[in-house]
Amino acid sequence: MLRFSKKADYALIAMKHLALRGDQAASAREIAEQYGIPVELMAKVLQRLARRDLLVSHQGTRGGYKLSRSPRLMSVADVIQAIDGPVTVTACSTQDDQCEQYATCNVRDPLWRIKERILTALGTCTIAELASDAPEPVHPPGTQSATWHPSA
Amino acid sequence: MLRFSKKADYALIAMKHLALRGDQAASAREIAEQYGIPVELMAKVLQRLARRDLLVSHQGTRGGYKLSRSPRLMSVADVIQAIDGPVTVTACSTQDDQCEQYATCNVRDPLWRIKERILTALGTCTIAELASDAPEPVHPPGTQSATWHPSA
DNA sequence: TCGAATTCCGACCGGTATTGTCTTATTTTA
DNA sequence: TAAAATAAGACAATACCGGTCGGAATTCGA
Ligand code: SF4
Ligand code: SF4
Repeated sequence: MLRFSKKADYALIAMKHLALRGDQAASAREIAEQYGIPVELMAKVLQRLARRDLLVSHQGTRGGYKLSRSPRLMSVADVIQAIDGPVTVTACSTQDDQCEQYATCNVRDPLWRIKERILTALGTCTIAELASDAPEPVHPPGTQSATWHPSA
Repeated sequence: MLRFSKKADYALIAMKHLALRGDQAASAREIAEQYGIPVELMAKVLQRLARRDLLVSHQGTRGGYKLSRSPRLMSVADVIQAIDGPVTVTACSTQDDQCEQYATCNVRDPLWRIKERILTALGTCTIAELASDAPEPVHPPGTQSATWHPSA
């Protein structure tokens, strides 16, 4: 049905929150309570983002999470993939998950191309854009914004 | 994880098959066996497509399914939505499935915008394009191909 | 130095959606 | 009339996902 996972949703919420907060760290509990998200789950999501180097964490009292770099340099594609793994529109998009019809399938390539399109759509939307709820600033032709990796 | 459902996959395979076959009808069994898809399941998928007027069916011996219109006038978005219902990237995309964080969520609008982008990506890829495995013909700017409904 | 706050990690469970199977009825043609 | 096909719905198996729990390590402040 082509949905984001709830965790990805939470991740984006947190990322936006942290982007708006600037350099001040925020704890998992704080974010969770602010948006009505189960604390443990939010923590796990943040951990995942930290391990993928989208966030930096600081343990101990008064610890918390901060963005690892400017929100202009992170796309929602980065966040999604950090949480849910690589975007795979079809089962055959990844090597390890082989589908029964692989041999006879006639839509593999076109569908793979569609996946690419979706990925660029996700890749050209930065966290900064998310934070300042701006509908993408004119989008100069030929310019790829932020960290979108065509080889990913 | 942003995946198509298996049924949607099957539907696209069938649509392409029927597009290539032109005006000659094909039975569910025939398609199913050719691609190694469970017959009953394929049948159900085709029925769904028929009810959504993407296919026309003919009962009885030597019956089967044909495309209801030119493959140039059908997009993969049409097929996906016929099978899996409206594309909802987030739980809040539809009225009936209200999410817990709706009140406090800070990424509703940006995410809705992303959904739109994905939808156009899906809408601008026709079944004809799928059939002739062509990587979209230059894509003249400002032109929307086929049946893409911005209000859907 | 001690204790509280916090990140970190993995394992587990229950509900829900998806996939696939089965059965039966109906329609059409040979 | 018999065979082939659509049509429709019930049902089981299973995969996935959201959420929970428990425990360990780390840092800071009193
Ligand atoms: S091989 Fe074909 S049927 Fe299997 S996952 Fe890929 S696109 Fe879908
Ligand atoms: S309201 Fe926010 S958290 Fe809930 S589904 Fe929509 S985007 Fe996701």
